Formats: sequence, structure tokens, C-alpha cells
Amino acid sequence: MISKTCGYAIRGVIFLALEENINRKIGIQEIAEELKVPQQFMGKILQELVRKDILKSTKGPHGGFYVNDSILELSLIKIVEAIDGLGVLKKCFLGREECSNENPCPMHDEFEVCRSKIFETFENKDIRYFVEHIEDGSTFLAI
Amino acid sequence: MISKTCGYAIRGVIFLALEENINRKIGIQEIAEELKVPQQFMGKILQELVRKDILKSTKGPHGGFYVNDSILELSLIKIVEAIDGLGVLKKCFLGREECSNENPCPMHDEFEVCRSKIFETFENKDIRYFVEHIEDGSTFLAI
DNA sequence: ATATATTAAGATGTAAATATCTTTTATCTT
DNA sequence: AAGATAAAAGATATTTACATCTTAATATAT
Repeated sequence: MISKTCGYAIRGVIFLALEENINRKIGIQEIAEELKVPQQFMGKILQELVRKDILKSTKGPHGGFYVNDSILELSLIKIVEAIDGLGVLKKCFLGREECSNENPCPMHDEFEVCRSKIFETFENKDIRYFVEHIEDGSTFLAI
Repeated sequence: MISKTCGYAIRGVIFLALEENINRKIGIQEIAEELKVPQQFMGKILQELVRKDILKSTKGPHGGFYVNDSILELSLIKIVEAIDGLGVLKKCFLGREECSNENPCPMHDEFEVCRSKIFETFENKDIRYFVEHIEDGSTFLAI
């Protein structure tokens, strides 16, 4: 479904949006250690999100990546869009180029309900929703 | 989700299981042309299915890949198992190594319903089901 | 028996995704 | 101003997925 890269991006943004982290600059080293992801690679991904105006960053001592609390209203789909593109959520299960309601593959209708559930979740849930579940300990970002 | 390779495999098996094709040996060239997939690559994949006892093949003139009608009772999940392994259906959306009900990622519960829907479809629907939908023109294998 | 058609098998090639290394640039501290 | 720190940027490396090429084996037809 979404790429591993995009998963890292989502986890990174949620991490920066935790109450304890918001408005605080965090170095890529700390982020990578907390999330147990490859540091340099995570750096690249967060850079891309800065370019797409989803995150902010500053260089130099005590620099790092950060967000303010407007991030809490961001829909997850913006991250998917920035990293993988929305096409990733519409791809055919069987890898056919053209797959649509008019020209469906054998699994198309079967999984239409899943495809739309997934799309709607990315579209309708905001970062706040996921942050809350991390903070109450019901879900986890690391490993 | 499942690999493109696995999508080719599923489409190949369904094609061989069409009423007009069953018990008939079909060369890889014809299969590839019909399904619009790379011929040699499709050959490799079908070979693997022969090795796993899902298809049969014979060499020589008028040889080819074939199935008898016992294929119609085969659950799709056997093909996924043979090509990608079942793990592919259980992978974390965010790419975490360990993701389970006990240690869920932020999207785990959200998509549990999709994961199980997808798993059950692969498990419960047999080739006959998909063949019927191809034959009545409501779904398509090629392109 | 020989030639031919066809899959099998193994080696090789290509592309995309993932990951790391190195250098540059900006900013902070002293 | 100098030095240190941290991200940005670009180059390179690795891995995995996807695809093709080449040769061998074998069944069939003649």
C-alpha cells in the first residue's frame, strides 16, 4: 500500500506533534533514535516535508525539525500526498494499469470497500487523533 | 499489498481456469499476449506455481501450462502463499517491524477491518468465483 | 532418428525503493 | 570573527522487485 518511506514520514510527523514535542526543535538524531528508524534516511524524508510546508526546520546549534499546534488539524492524507502521491491509494490489487469501476479486475469490487475505508481514514483523521492515541498509550510509534 | 508478481500469478491461474481453457495446454506466449504481461517473467512465475503443485505443464510441441477443473476449488490464498508468503497480508501499514494487537501502530486498529476483509476474501473465495465473473463479462483480466 | 516446438533453469540486466556517506550552508555560541 | 552544531543537498551504495537473455532438457511430429 503506502511506501515504507511514507510510513516513516507519518511516524515522524506524529512524533513531532506530541504535546511534549510541539513547538520544540528536535534534531534528526533524537527523532531517529526514538522511532528506531535510519537517521539519514529519516532526515531526507523530513526535509521533503519541510519543502512541502508540512514541517519547519532550522539549522545550527539547537536547530532541528519542529511544528506548531496547527499541525494537529492536518489530515494524514496530506503526508501521503507529499511522499507517495495519492495514486498509491488507488492502485489495482492485481497490478493492472487500468483498473476502475468501468473496467474492474477480478478483485476490484471485492476490495472497493477497503479502498474507500482506507482513503477516508487518511482523509478524515487528523494528526490530533493519532497523537491522542499515542499519548494515552493505546498505540505506539517506535519499532 | 501483494506484489505485482503475485498479481500476475493470480491473473495467470484464473486465465488457465476459464472454461474454454481448462484441460487445455496453453503456451506462455499466448498467455502473455492475452493478459498483456511480460512473457518471460510470466513464464518464471508460472514455473514457480508448477513447482508448488498449483499448475501443471508439459514441454515440447503443443506443450504449455494447464489445469484441470479441480483448480476451481482452489482458494486464492494458496497463490498468495506460494508467491509472496502469507506475511504480505499482515504487514504493518506504517512499516513497523512489530505490529500487533498488543503493540499496535497508530493505524493498526483503524485498518484491522480491512486487513481481515482482505484476508478472508483471499481465503474464502475460490478460483471458480473469479472465473464466473470473468465469464459473465463483469470483470477483466487483461491490461 | 532428427528436427522442432515448447517449458525449465540459470544467469544476467534494469529500475525502483531504501539507505548511507560526504560536502555545503545556515545559525548559534563564545 | 572563529568554531561548533545541525540541517540541506548531492552523490553514492545497497537491496529488492521486476524483467530479459541464453542455454538445456524434453516431448512430439515427421
